Amino acid sequence: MNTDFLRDLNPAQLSAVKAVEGPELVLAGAGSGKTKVLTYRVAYLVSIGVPVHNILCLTFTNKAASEMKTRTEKLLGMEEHGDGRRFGSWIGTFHSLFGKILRMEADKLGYTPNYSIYDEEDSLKLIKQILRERNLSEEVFAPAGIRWQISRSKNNLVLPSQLEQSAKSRLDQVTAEVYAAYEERLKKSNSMDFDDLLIKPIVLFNRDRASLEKYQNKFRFILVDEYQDTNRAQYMLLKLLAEIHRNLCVVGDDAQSIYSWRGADLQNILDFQSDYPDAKVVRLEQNYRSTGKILKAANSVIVHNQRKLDKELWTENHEGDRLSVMECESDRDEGYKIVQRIRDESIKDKLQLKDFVVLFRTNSQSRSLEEAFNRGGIPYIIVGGVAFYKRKEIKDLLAYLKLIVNPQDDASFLRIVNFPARGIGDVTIDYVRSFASKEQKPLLAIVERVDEIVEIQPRQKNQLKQFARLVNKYNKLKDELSVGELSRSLTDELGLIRSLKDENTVESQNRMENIQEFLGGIAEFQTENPEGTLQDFLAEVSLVADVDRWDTKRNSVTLMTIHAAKGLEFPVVFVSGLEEGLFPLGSKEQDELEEERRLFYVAITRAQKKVYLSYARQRFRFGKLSYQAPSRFLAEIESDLLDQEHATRLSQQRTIWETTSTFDSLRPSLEGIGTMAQEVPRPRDVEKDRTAAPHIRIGTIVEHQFFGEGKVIEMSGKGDNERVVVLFGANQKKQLMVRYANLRIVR
DNA sequence: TCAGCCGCATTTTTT
DNA sequence: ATGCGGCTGA
Repeated sequence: MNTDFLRDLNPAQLSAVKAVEGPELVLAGAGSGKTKVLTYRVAYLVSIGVPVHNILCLTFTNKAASEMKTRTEKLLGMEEHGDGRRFGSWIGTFHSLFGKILRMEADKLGYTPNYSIYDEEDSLKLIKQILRERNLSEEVFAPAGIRWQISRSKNNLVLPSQLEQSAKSRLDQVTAEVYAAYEERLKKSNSMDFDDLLIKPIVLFNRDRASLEKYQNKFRFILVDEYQDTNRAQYMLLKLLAEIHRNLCVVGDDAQSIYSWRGADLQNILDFQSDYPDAKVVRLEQNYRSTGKILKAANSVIVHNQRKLDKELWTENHEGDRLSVMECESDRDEGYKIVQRIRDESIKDKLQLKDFVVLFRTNSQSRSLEEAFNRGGIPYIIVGGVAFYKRKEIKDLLAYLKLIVNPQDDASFLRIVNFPARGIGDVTIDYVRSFASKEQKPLLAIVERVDEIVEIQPRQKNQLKQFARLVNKYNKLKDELSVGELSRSLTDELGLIRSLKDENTVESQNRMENIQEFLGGIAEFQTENPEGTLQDFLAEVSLVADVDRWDTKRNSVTLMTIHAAKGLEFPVVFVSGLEEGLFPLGSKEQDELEEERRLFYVAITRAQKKVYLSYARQRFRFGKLSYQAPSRFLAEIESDLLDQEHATRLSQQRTIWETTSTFDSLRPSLEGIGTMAQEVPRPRDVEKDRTAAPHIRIGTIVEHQFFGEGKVIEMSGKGDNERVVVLFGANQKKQLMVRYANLRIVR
């Protein structure tokens, strides 16, 4: 087969691609063509005759996986088949590919292929339940903390019994106990959590030699993206699978390791050479993405870290502009300045809005930024935040589908047994639950025998039976109907759309649209996977991240966390909130600080042409105003690479702010009080202010930036939660949060 | 026994 | 925005 495509590679890239046999470590700096090496390597393997199904290529996000698939196919001159499975490659995320293997080998672990995947919310609820059953207080034994501990234990391959042995405190003991119960319950529900998708294959491979050998022989060539982010379990999996053929090629950048909080172990990449002494090491140090100054800035930051491998990026690109530092009065001012700057730049440099990204350390920072974009009338997309698949209405519908596929799924059962409302409350459910745990049966199975529970009222019994009938009906139908038909018929039968329509509020409208979008998504899945079953669909949606849904085609500014931005690039990057305590966030422990620094490195290296770094002198955090010094990271950048924007414009801008906002002027008075705005006696000058909320009452005519004039017809909530329903025009009703909506009182 | 309403707290990063 | 606890009325 033709290997002409290799001519696109530089010498280092080429040697990385062609070293096909044996272990290989590719240290690929930011923007050095990491994905290119991986895709060319897969294409090269195929072109020299390696069957596609013998190649395993692992990534962390679906987005990365699908990009790799597309690019590989292009290199090989393959048409997209449109059947979703493409050319049968094993390119995918760790979680989805091992989830697939688990489905094929489920019986060997006492599972069935239709197992459910519990997300964090499901796990947390289960843990709370276990605590409640044991009369353990949630105040003393924080469920979230226990969940975190369990997850960490799993990732480190620590069993409940081992955790118990090493327990030092009562909390440790309880954690070990809950961990054991949690595992038991998951198994009984034929369910796995995210961690299990990596742990269970290890269990399988250790227990069943034949399975291990089967996959060792199948995956003769293994490629791993973002190796610096692998955890202990992933490391073990790779070690096991590569044992025979040893054709393990890992690509990564220790400087971009930003997931240690999730169990990723930087030591994996640092130790690769000692794990595989015969490993070929290739360094990709030429950067094709950024300007010289951006790269120098990034380098000057990362040298402050101790734990790192030797490597320095260089580029032939233009030197470019200096990085600009923007000092801002407040978080609000920061948003304003960023919006102004985007407006200026997009006109001046003929850039499109989608060329800009605003990055931040924590999701909570997005609120003040969003506000600024709304005021400035600049379209934006937020990646992250409340993810689509985490929305209540979507999760409810998904729970039905999950229970239909896996009748043992207790978490889904509990979620929907009384949704839509069937008059089944906590008391009834508790009876069902205790009977189920006595009988060691799934909840849905118990419902069929509800007559045996004397305490439950006839009305409730009836409702429960009807619920079970409904689920069972669709369980039988699932093989006859397509995924799309089934979901549509189910939503109809549940009357979801109808009842939301009747509710006729802005919220219900949104929910309805979300459900429609979800159904549309199912239809899309169906087109791409004509043979796809409901089980396949669930496997897919359970493992999507929000970044995966990020649509590059829309012409809007992107707002996202730095974590979400890894692997992406943008012409202009704003890094916001560069303040001590926020970025770097949290404690001063050396390892954690180094991770924050790597995060900053990732942020800067997303940029192709221009970087803006902003910080606010004061910022609202945890309901309080706080003052923070500029981030130490700013000082770590070589000063001649920086362009300190002067505060001259600042004073002018401040006056603009004060005429349009009460919020900022209220803030100083809040300091030290530690209360929310509404509890502070209102200063007299605010009385006159046009955004002052207390003046609004039913019947007030207000003006909104986008919707124009409208009449307040409903009010609810108090203080920060105060909401109004405003009727704009003839029939456009909007529910708005007074705090955010910035309504101007007309009369 | 349940539904609905209110007020309150919550926000580090996510497959 | 969401979930939870507390309260009330049916």
